[in-house]
Amino acid sequence: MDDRSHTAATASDALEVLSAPYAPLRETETGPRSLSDVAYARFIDALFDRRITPGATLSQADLVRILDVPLAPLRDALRVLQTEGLLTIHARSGIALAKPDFGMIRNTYQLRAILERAAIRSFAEIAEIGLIGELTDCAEAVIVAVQGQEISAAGAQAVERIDFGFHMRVVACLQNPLIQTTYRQAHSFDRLIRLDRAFRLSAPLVVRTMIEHLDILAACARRDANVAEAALEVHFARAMQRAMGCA
Amino acid sequence: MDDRSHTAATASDALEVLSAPYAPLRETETGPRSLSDVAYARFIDALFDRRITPGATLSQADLVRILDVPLAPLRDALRVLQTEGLLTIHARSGIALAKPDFGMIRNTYQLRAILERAAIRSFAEIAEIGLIGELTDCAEAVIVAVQGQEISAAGAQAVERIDFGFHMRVVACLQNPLIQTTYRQAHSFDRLIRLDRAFRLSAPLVVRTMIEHLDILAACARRDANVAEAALEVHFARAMQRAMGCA
DNA sequence: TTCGAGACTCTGATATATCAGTTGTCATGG
DNA sequence: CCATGACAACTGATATATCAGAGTCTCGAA
Repeated sequence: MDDRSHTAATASDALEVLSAPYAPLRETETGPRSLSDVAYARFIDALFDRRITPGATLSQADLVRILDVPLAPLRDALRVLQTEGLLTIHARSGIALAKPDFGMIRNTYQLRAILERAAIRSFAEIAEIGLIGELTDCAEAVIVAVQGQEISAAGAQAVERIDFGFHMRVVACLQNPLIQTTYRQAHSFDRLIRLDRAFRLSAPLVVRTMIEHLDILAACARRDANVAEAALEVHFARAMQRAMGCA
Repeated sequence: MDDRSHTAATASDALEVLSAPYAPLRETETGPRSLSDVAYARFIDALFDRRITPGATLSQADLVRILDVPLAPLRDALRVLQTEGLLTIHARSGIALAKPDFGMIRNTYQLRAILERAAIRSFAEIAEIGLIGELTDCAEAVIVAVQGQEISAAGAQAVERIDFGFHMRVVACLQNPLIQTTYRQAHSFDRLIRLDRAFRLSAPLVVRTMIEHLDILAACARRDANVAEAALEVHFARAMQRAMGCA
């Protein structure tokens, strides 16, 4: 037992280390400077920590208490979150949080697929071989790390980060801030979806995902945009099925 | 002279009438209910009425005076406009409005092209023949209406609305609110670009644009997605060139 | 079932605090 | 004596907190 828990810890650590390089991708800014940004970040965190549940309606006062931010910055953040589609402000009757449904899943994956299908062609053609190799090594290392292990919460987060990092790198290759912002937005929808549907990671699932990544990367390494695009389409179709809980 | 101004007026009227059916597409809501929405709308209007100039930096107080809205709702609106990329809020040093440059043009048209290329395939395959016919008739009517005329300001607006209506209908066919919102956002960038680059409509230009629309629609009527996509790509390439002022 | 009162909630306004940018002055070096 | 640099106070703008107002939902009673 000791042995097993030890290896599990090692695997988790390995995942942490692997995902470390992706950390900078997440923080586009040096850090939140206004309370509005803090409120926004706290809201997202609270959402993904399940401290506020999707689909619920709650008041601004509730959020002030939960997030521990003043009212005005919270209002600013709520307005932004509304334009992003994560909630709806019903005047004088509360904040309605978005509840992921099948329509939302479809919309999110459709948008992601459209953007990334365009990006993968560029990526396959112009991405530096070094970057492709790096991502490949990382995916392979993940497979080794999770092989036959239970995935801890921290490990799941690390896998999340690696998965997102891969996709974001692909999209980043278009060098288009508009698209990156949109993609990031779609990604937070995606996180919300997986969260709500009690989506749990398992080692075989992670392995399957990483193998799909490797398929895509292999095509990119061969500079074969068509195959890369096809592999990406397969990846998205399967990811959507997984998100829908038909994995 | 009388005769000419008379026909010009007629042409303008014709454009107004033609664009009328597209009006409902613009207002997604029944109307602004909160002052924040008013502030947002006023800002956009002021931008496109050139009452505030792109690239300038101004203070919240200035905007309160110009837009004639209270401070708090304005702040809400500014926060949204910042996430949309139309401005940057510099803490305690003013609001920097986005200035369209070549990078922005490229980014906007790239995003629009990616989204619409995906949409046109659906459109070609599933759009109702009646709708395609309607759009075709409209484009043809525009050509007749502007033929050899000077384009008035009202006429230009009408053409704008028709052009946007066509593209929006195509995108709407995906029935994906996320994509529609993103597209709408990109469109307001597009408007900003055309505005800044002193982009003026001329009759031959409108005619060329409408002919490109007709090419696309013809392919859609034949249910030929590949040709439609190709025609759309040509349209976007030319539209970008036009926006860059190389028309 | 319907109507009314009350409480609760969001919205908009105002005052205060904090912070970035600027300008002026003083000291030091040439 | 003049020029240049740094430092400090000031100005103006934004951020935050608090408060009043208006609308809506709910609960209870007729």
